[in-house]
This record gives sequence, C-alpha cells and structure tokens, in this order.
Amino acid sequence: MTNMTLPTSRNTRRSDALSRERIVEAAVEMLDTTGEGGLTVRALTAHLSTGRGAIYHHVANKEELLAAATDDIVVRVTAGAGDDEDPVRAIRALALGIFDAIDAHPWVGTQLSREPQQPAVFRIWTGVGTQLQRLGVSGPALADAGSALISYVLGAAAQYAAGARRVTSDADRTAYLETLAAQWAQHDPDPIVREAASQLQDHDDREQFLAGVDIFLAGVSATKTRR
Amino acid sequence: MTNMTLPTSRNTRRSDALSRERIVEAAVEMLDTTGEGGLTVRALTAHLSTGRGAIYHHVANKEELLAAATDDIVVRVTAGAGDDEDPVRAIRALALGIFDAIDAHPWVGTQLSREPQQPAVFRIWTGVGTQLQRLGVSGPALADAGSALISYVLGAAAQYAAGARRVTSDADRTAYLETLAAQWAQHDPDPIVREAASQLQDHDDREQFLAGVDIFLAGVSATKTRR
DNA sequence: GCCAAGGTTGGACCGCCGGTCCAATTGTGT
DNA sequence: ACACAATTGGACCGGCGGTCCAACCTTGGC
Repeated sequence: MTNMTLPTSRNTRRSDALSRERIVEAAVEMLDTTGEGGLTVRALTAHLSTGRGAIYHHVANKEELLAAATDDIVVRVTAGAGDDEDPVRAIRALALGIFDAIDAHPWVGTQLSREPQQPAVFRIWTGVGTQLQRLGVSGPALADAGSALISYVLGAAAQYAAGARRVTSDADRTAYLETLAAQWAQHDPDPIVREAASQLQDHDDREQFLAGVDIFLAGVSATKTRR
Repeated sequence: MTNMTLPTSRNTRRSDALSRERIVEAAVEMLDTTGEGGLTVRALTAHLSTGRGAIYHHVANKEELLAAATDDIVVRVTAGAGDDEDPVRAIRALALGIFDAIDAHPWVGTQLSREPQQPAVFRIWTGVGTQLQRLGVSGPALADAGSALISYVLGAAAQYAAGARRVTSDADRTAYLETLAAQWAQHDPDPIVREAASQLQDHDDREQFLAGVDIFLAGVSATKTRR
C-alpha cells in the first residue's frame, strides 16, 4: 500500500566501482569543503550519487567513516616524521605537521581529541614515543612525557580547530581577549598585565603552538630522570 | 483538521517555578546520570515534566545549555583556586581540581575542549594566568605558557573523559597498549622499550596527569624569560 | 474586586539525522 | 545459458533540535 516500489529502471550497475577508498576520499572532500557538520550520510550519498545501503555496505557507521578519514590525513603526516637525526627536531616537526594538517582540515582536530583510541592517535603515539626514547627518556618518565605531549598536541589542535570552525572574524576574538585582560587587571592591576594581555592579542597561533612544544621539551629535559 | 487541540485541562501553572537555574541543574543531573548522549531536550522536558517551549523560553539552545552546565561545574572548581601562597602549588591544585571535576563529570571534559570561547574556559585562563604572573612569567612568555598549560589540561581532560565514556572494561585498554608496545619494539627492539610499555600499562591516570603538569611547569621555569 | 495585558507554558509540528531492510539488478563461475 | 552471490538504491523507522501558537496564570491599573 504505502510502499510503491517503482518498477522503473533502477540499479544500473555503476561503471566506477564504489569502494571503501572512494567513500573515504569523498568524505574527506566533503569535510574539507562543508565542515564537520556538513558531512551527513545523506549528503555523502548524493555526492557519490548512490543510495544509503551502498555506503553502509562498505562502512560500518559514521564513526568508523570519520576515524578512517582522520587516519587518512594523519598517515600522510606521520609518514616521514622520524626522518630527522635530532629527536628534538623530529618531535617539533611531527608536532608542526599535525598542526598544519589541522589548519588545513579543522575537523581532524575535533576528531582526534574526541576518540583517543582510534588508529590515528595510535600513530601519533608511536611517533612521539619513538622520538622520546631517542631523547633518552625511559621508564615511567616515558609514559608521562608521551602522554603529556600527546595531550598537549591534541588539546591545542582541538582548540585551534574550534577557533577556526567559528568564523567569528576577528571581532569576537578581540572582545574575548580584552575581557580576559580586564579580568586579570582586576586581580592584579599591574602594568605588566596590560602588556601580557596585549601580547595575548596579537600572536601567531602556529608560533604559539610551537612555543608550547618547546616548553614541553624543556620540561622533559629538566624532568628526564626524576620520579 | 490535523490539529486537534484538546480542550482538556492543560497548562495548570506549576507550583515550582521553572527557572534557568532549575533547568541547568536538571541538565547537570541528567548529564551525570545518563551521559553526554543522554541529554536530549526531549528527555529534559520529561525530567522536568514540562514542554519544549518552556525550556526554550529560558535557554536559547542546547549549546548554551551545555555551556551553562559546564560553567556551573567549573565555577566550583576555580572558586578557591588561587588561595595557595605558592603559585606552583596553586596551579597544581587548579589542574587537579579540573581533573577531579572531569572524573566526576566526564561530559565536562568533552565540552571544555570543544568550545574554547565559553565562559568556563575563560575562568580557567584567568586562574592559570594569574598564577603564572605570580610565578614571574610575563610578556609573550605568559601567553605562551598559559596557552600551553591550558591546552595540555583541556587535552588531557578530553582524553580522559573519552576514555571514561567508553566503558571498554580493561581488556580494550590492555590490548591497545600491548599493540603500542609491540609497535615500538619493532622500531627499536631494545629491552628498555618493553619496560616503557609495561610502565604505560599500569599507571594511575591522576598521577600521570599531574606528572604532565609538572613537566610543563618545569618547562615554564626553564623558559621563563626567553623568546 | 475586576478585568485587560502580557509573561509563561505545553505540545503539535517541521525538517533533518543515522541506521535498517529488502527487492531489484547486475557480473561472474560453471 | 543460468543460477548465485555481491552489490546497489530507496523506502522506512525512530528520534533529534528547534519553531510556533493557543491556552493558561499572574499581575497591575482602576
């Protein structure tokens, strides 16, 4: 009654085979162009000009699709990560690679920090851990340092991605930082505070991120053997 | 036609007034008991035994509701945060307070790292920034150090919250860490690696988090005036 | 004491989502 | 030539966030 399955010509087998790779590729493309909220299974079917079942035949669910897309990006980043002789340089390069990848694909930042057990995070762990070992960190200190670095990188990534997601021109950001400066000034009305606040306002995200990595590295070398 | 507005007795004014506070309070309660996914506006109306319009009369949308709930928790944490004489101890206490809050309310971790511009994050920034100043950090270094510390705390928070969200007993976690250890061992089959991996397996999340804070603090004091 | 006005409330409704299911349609092995 | 299994597409489902408005209840002016 309600189901009027049309006997029209349907299901002409597509010439371009639908594969998991093609689906992930299309997903990445849509995430890049329309943002995190823009990727819906429906839109994806439209983009691939196919039906729902076809997609769920290749991918279990949206979560897996997101993880696969994220991994797709992270693989490229971590590929040549351990190349540098100097482990410090290698770590900085790895971190910067992730930062730049998230700059290009903000959704990766959100995804990475949301699901710590996905393969992409695992990849990062391996890269970081290996370099930290080469730095001479070992034992419990290695677990602590690695976890700290990963948390920092993923945290900064998520923050930056969220900032990039909200368009908010510069007006919102400025307002936010001004309020922050005023708040601090209230606690401690020192001239230094104003300077700090102004420093906070015109900074380069990428440099600040790298500065954080350096703070961490300095902390590691200061803490290397302790605990 | 379709609309059969029943002339039954509706809208008997509730004795317990519905206020924004009551709504946020109920939201926190539901988030705690049913998890992040459990808070739907529908479920909330049911819990408050009211209708949809009533809620949207007090709160703009779900995002605002989540931000308000998060702020509600963070306020308690940051309230007595700057009490300690020693800024280092104050920062550690603040960080631990956030960690414990997220332990008790995992959804806070997710929410904090998702929306960096919400009041709750602002509160944390103020707390951290003030203490860093007392530590003698100033100028660009303050922005760098603050941002690094915040990123780390929020990143670790999100990771921990995500870990807590997935039940995954201990089996998954163990498997994950074992694979990680094997991967490392492949790169550098050193006995040290096995030790590191085993260290990674039986650690206390809270201690590891604090160790990370200490790494950053050590890094900050080593980098205090540079750049 | 009354009554008009306006703040508050509840639920029908809308468009959309992720996911399931199955009939229709092929390419392929025999 | 033919059946069979892999693949495909779209109808369908329950549920989501959000809008809208009629009905209600409180309040303030008189």
